[in-house]
Amino acid sequence: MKTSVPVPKTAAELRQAIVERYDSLSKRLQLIARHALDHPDDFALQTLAVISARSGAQPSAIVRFSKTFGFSGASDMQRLFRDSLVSSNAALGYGERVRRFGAQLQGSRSHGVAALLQEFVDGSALALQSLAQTVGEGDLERAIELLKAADTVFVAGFRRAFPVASYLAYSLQQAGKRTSFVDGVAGLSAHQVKNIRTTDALLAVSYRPYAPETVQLVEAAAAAGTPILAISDSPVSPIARLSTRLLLVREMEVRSFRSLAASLCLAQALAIGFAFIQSAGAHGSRRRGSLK
Amino acid sequence: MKTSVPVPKTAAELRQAIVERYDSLSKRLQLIARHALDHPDDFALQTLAVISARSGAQPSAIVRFSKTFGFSGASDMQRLFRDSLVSSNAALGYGERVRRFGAQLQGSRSHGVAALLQEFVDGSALALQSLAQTVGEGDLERAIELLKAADTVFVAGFRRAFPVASYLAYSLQQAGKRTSFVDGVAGLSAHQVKNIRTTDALLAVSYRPYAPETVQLVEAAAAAGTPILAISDSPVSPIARLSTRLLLVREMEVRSFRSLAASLCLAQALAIGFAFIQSAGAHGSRRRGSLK
DNA sequence: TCAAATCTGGAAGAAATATTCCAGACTTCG
DNA sequence: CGAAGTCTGGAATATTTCTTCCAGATTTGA
Repeated sequence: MKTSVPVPKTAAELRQAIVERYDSLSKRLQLIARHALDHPDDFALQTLAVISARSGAQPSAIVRFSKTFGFSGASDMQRLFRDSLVSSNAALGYGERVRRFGAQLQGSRSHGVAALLQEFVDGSALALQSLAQTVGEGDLERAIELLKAADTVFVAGFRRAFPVASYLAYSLQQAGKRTSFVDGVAGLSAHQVKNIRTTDALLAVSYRPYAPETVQLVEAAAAAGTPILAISDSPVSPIARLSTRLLLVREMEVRSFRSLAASLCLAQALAIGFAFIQSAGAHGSRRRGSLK
Repeated sequence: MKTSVPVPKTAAELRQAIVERYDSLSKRLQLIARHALDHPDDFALQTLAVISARSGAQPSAIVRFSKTFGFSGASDMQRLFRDSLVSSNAALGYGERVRRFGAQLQGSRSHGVAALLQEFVDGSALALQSLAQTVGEGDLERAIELLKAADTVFVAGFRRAFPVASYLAYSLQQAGKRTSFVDGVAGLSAHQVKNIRTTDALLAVSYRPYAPETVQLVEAAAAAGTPILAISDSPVSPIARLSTRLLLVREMEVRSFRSLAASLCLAQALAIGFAFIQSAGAHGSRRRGSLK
């Protein structure tokens, strides 16, 4: 090919390259360039035939266009557009990088432990971004309402979900809610919710692979007609399906380990949101620092 | 096909249909359903072969899945996912979210609870960023060495630090480390470390205002000559000054509440870094999923 | 326990999509 | 005006990707 310029590595780079070289392009190629800039979505996920029809250029012209910018073919260029579509949806463009982490599973500690930390930071940041999108406007509010209506909130979560559950139990307690933490000490988790009533609520946290204890608790509560607020990773998880309200957290996988940052973040928002609403309803001012 | 239910016309409809019919699906089809719900991006724009690899089902199974929901084939279903990808992206807009970040920095709670979540997301993300800078290259490695050298690791942390401590205890245990979680049940925390030896190690997590139990434990361990790994928020905190190794976490304050995301993230990096090094030293291959 | 029904994975075939090629049209410049 | 160089569109080809099919495995029910 005529060009020896570096192949764009990101959608942003490609955009810039298109703008810069726009003038030097031939008529048809300019047409395509315009379309690429104006309708990146088309470019990202339509077939060549469709793009061709919409832009008024031939498929072959699109391939030529791609090659002009150093790609091996049109498919190659489309990948870039697609990546940007996903990553802009999820976060800052880290998307692809994080995904590759999974791909290079076996790369292991060649880059040292510090790199591992960085990976977790990236993964967690990504999960946080998606959290804001996943949890809709009213979801959190309704979840808080459920807690507010309960006489006593039973909080359960084991294994990986235990930290989240323990934080929630602690925070809600601090916020002045009658809270019972089902910590499963001495294997008594079943006993601890034995006397749960329909006026109470169960706050269950569980991620795949779902701890059987939690599932059982949820099933028992559901059977008893107790409202259930679930924090889980899939709408079809055993506990989500039985829940009254569901807060969905999609954690990122880093080297096949899921992060927890987003879950904790959500838990905080839940607990502190509860505290605010609670106190706002009771009296205008309240102690802010109580949960510190 | 067996189904005469109306074909989903939007991604939302499809999601709902998947959730509703999840139970009646076969095992493989449930696997795919789960993947569709959890990784819609993959489904939207990856090729069947890729989705197949990531979800663990065969391409043909994906086609079957699609037909179960009334589509003529997998491509037909993918179109729906793609459409939603575009529209959700367009609805948000690139700069829109970024603009909101700044706008609501100081925004009071007039924007409701959803804004609160966003604040926590932002705060946590910031904390994560600074984490990568605060924790230096060798810090994590040396911390891991300390754990590795210990016969038994005692993990302690109360109040706000409890979730972090419990996660660490759980993960290290999973990684094959002899771990004792000082959970303070029945106020016995002092007893639980009574027999700690110099060949053990104490992993203490504490943030201001430092829980007296933790401080006491650290003081006792220090007096006994036991190596101490501290996770704390200041180099001059009571537990940091007595520690052998220190991992510093600066959490962001959101509305006078400190986030926990960075701490959890660090804890994960520590635990999983330990797992990697441990297993790398012991034997070449190991079970990766043990901590999932 | 066995038989019927259903589900699964792989391979062969079908369809779609992308790429190459080239004759003819267009532009540029002497 | 004419030749050299470049660009274009469409058809032929190559490749990727999807779908169908079916024998064997698994599950279900009696």
